[in-house]
Amino acid sequence: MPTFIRIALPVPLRRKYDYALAPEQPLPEVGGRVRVPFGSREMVGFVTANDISPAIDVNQVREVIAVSDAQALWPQPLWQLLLWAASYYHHPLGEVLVHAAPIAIKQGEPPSYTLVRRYQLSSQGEATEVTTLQRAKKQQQLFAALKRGAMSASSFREQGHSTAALKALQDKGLVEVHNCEPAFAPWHGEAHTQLQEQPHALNREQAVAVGAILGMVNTGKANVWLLEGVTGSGKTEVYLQVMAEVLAAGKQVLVLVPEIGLTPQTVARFRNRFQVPVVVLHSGLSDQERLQGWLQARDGHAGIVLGTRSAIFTPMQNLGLLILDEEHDSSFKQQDGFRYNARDLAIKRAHLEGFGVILGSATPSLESLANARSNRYAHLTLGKRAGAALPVKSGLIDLKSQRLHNGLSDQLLSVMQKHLDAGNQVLLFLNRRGFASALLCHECGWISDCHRCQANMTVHQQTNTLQCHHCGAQRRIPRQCQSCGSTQLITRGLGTEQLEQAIQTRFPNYPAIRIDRDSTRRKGQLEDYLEAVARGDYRILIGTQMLAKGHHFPDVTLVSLLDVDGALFSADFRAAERLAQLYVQVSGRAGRASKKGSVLLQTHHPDHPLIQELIQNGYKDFAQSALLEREQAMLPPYAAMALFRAEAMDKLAAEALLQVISDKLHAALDSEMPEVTVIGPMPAPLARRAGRFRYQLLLHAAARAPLHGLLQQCLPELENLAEARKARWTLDIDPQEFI
DNA sequence: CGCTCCTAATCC
DNA sequence: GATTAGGAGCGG
Repeated sequence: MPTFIRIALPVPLRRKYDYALAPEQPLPEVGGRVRVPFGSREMVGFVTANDISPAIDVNQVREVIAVSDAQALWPQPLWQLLLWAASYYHHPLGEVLVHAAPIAIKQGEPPSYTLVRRYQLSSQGEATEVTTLQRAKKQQQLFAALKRGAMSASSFREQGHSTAALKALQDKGLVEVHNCEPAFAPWHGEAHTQLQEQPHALNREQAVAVGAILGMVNTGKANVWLLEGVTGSGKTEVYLQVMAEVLAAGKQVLVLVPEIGLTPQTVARFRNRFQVPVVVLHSGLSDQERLQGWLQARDGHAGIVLGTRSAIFTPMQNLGLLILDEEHDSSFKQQDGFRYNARDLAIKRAHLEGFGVILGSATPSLESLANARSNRYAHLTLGKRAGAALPVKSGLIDLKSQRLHNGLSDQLLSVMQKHLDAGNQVLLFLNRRGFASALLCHECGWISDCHRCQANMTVHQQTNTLQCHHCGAQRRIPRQCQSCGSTQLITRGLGTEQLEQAIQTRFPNYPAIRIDRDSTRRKGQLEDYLEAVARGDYRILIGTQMLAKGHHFPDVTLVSLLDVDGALFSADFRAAERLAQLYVQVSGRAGRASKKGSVLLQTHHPDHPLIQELIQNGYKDFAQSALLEREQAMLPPYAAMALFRAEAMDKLAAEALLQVISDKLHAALDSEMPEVTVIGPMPAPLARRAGRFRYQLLLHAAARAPLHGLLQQCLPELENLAEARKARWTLDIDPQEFI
């Protein structure tokens, strides 16, 4: 009787498949890979159980083609995390595992280091005296060096040896070349004491934070600290000083940053501060580079691993601390396929592996603040701007009583004039690229809508096109109305292109620059613009979301958010939270010690309670009010949610699919979990995208357990619905965006 | 009759 | 998701 194993395959099926091992094949560990026949093709699967008795008729079981790894790819606690993630996010395990592994793993090759050349003496060379090479100086030099020990190709180059000499020694049979695994120098102990950048002196708040964390960080417990620090308060210095201690104890540190936060400057900061190997994992790497970094992290050769969302799955031999910076950032949530949240997985991983986590942000998410309140996280605050930068002054402009000139109120224009005349820079923030959000006919009311989406096409004057920002469709701007033939076409909704034109007309003496996805398409263009802004080449900056993060503009003294009303009455209950975070971030871009910055919000609803709270009392108080509101409305973090989405070319098919899912859920509900509510199906906020109709079905519950219980019970059935052939459904646990 | 295109079924 | 088997539809 052969041995049988159970495997998960990277297919959208939650089922496991059983295979037989051939007699000569080794028994792979759980977490190893095997190559198997699957239908008519060949796939690499992951072993989830070995030595089982097959769940189907033994005659139907096929044989494993090859065992790729006899050993598990992941250390035990990380494997546990991956299993947990698959069940929590109700996502097929096989897909979770390929997502968590470097892509090179998918091919089924054993993960291995790129071999490096090593030169060493042959046995004949060992027996030969250095003096015998008296007449060839270069050869003698190299030979003497090799007598002291084998040499890598890189140190051969560094020491400036001659390749001709090497060739000669090889020909004489004295030296051999081998390809071997790279040798990694141990980095703990003394290795990180000589720093290029010295630790900075801490202010009292920073010292308190560092002290609090250091007291507990090396205990091997899953402590979580929420480090709330306003922009410029020196969060990074706190990270670095805690990291120093953890590294000194011989443990590794994993640092996760938002997608756009992983700049060369960030990496340089860590490299200058610590003499330990830093591995950087980001989307720009080749499969091989990614695999090499993954191996160095796994085997403990890397002291620091720095990466974005998916780096949460990096195996680390001896992880002592995880830092997740800008924890509120939405890029920690994967928005398609395996929709996990790296921040939440970080906490789970900490509990499985026993290490500390620092969640850092100037504007913590309401989820994390709620956890801090209930004492699941320790809350540390840095309220003072380091380097004595002044806090900004905030104000509201009530648009109701104002004339608008291309989205700019009289009041804003006159304030801008003052700041510009005083020699300072002004930043205008508008989250809508293009010239105008729509083109419409003044005579018949026709609107430039996308043929494939339920959305208007944006007018882009620069390229003379109408563009759909949802599906990428483009066409020329028509001269006549497509419906009635009128030439009376007008635009609606201000975009950054139009704003730039208006600004140049109104402030002809102050050069303006627009920074958005359209104006920075070329590689390096953003950096060029930012440098020009820093030099003072431009006085007025116009930008979208892109300008909100990361870059500091010390000579900007006035920042204005031109249109915040959309966020106040959005269908998305998180819109206000995101606006508040944006507001704080944008405020942080401005000012320096000698120049006080101002922030002005233009709104038609200056009395909106959340706006008032934010402007008058700041983010902390805003968050308190928002949390109270969420609690009363039974919304996250005081409730659990899951969202089914369905898409189909046929509108009825998408709706019908969700209706069946809804019925099945209700049927399971009646008796067992009355506290779960099923809402919908309803059209998604963008009801049609790229030709597909979109519907959604929301699950709401006071607690996670019944919601997950219900899903667990119903999902197997939902996998083979007849209705799912004409439409495709996906499930999003703890959805962040409802669009 | 044989070709393409679409849909349904299956994957240990 | 990917592959395949088989039926409908249609021109030669």
